[in-house]
Amino acid sequence: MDTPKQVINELLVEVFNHILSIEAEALRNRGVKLSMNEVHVLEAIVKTEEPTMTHLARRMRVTVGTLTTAMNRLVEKGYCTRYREEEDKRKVLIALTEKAVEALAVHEEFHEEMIDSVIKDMNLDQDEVLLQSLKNISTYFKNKY
Amino acid sequence: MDTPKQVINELLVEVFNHILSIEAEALRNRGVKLSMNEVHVLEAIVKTEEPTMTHLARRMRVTVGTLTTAMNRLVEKGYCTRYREEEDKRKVLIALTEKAVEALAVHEEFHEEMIDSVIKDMNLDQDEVLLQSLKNISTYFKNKY
DNA sequence: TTAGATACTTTGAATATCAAATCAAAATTT
DNA sequence: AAATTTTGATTTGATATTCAAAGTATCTAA
Repeated sequence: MDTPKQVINELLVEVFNHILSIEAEALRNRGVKLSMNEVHVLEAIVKTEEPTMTHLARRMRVTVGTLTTAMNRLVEKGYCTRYREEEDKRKVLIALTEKAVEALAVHEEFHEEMIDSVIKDMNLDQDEVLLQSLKNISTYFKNKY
Repeated sequence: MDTPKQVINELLVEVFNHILSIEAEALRNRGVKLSMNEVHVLEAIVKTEEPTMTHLARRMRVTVGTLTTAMNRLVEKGYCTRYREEEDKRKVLIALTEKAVEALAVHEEFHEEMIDSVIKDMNLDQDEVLLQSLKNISTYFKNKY
């Protein structure tokens, strides 16, 4: 007998704790030499309108100092470039290089495959109600925390 | 317009990437001086029948060496005890101390509160179909990866 | 123009992680 | 029974990740 609580707990703890290492392995297998952490930085850059250090750090919930060290490596390895904003020279803006865009594409590809297989195998695309519920859960978490 | 893929991706990427830092903060606020990583080790110990180093490491998807260092600290701080199995003296079995059980209870409490609020606010306990679907998704991921 | 605020980097320390080397015990082969 | 291999764990050396606190440069408001 599974209570609603148990089901959701299972999803949170068992499944999502492992998604990261699954993805990391998938990346390695596809020849991408980036940690999941580094991939997350790249993703945050893509998704942030004005990708300054402060904005990125807030989005990722790490300190700016932490992000600085991560960025040092990414610049070093040729995945990002840094430049000072002209109007306000305190700000540092980050951009992705072509190399980073390619790496993200590989990651995205795996992610899509993974999700596609869930959707297909479970016929989720035929279940409007479920999708709406998942969307609600997602929104709920984002607003609440 | 949200495709099934986008909805699930959102749930995976946006929500679950942040659950860990949300939980870590909740723990700090409640005076538990353990990292999420350490909490996960404690959880793995609870959930593993025969908690040897190898079994725990496999469950957590880290190397045994990594676990050894984590365990050194946990033993040091008084959360775990180690002992050799009598029948096969190569094996090291891990046990939780009372202190660890208490810390896990605090963590569990927050987790329950978080999930309860989702269930309650969204009336999930009245939605048999959704719950079955979530369960299926959970099972699907666990079997596939 | 100067004091405070803001944006970022640096530093120092603790954790986290892995691969490879090592060690001890158990299982297997010769 | 002795030698070898396998198994379970620890140690070592190296790199990553993280934070808080201190330091630097730039901007803003008094």
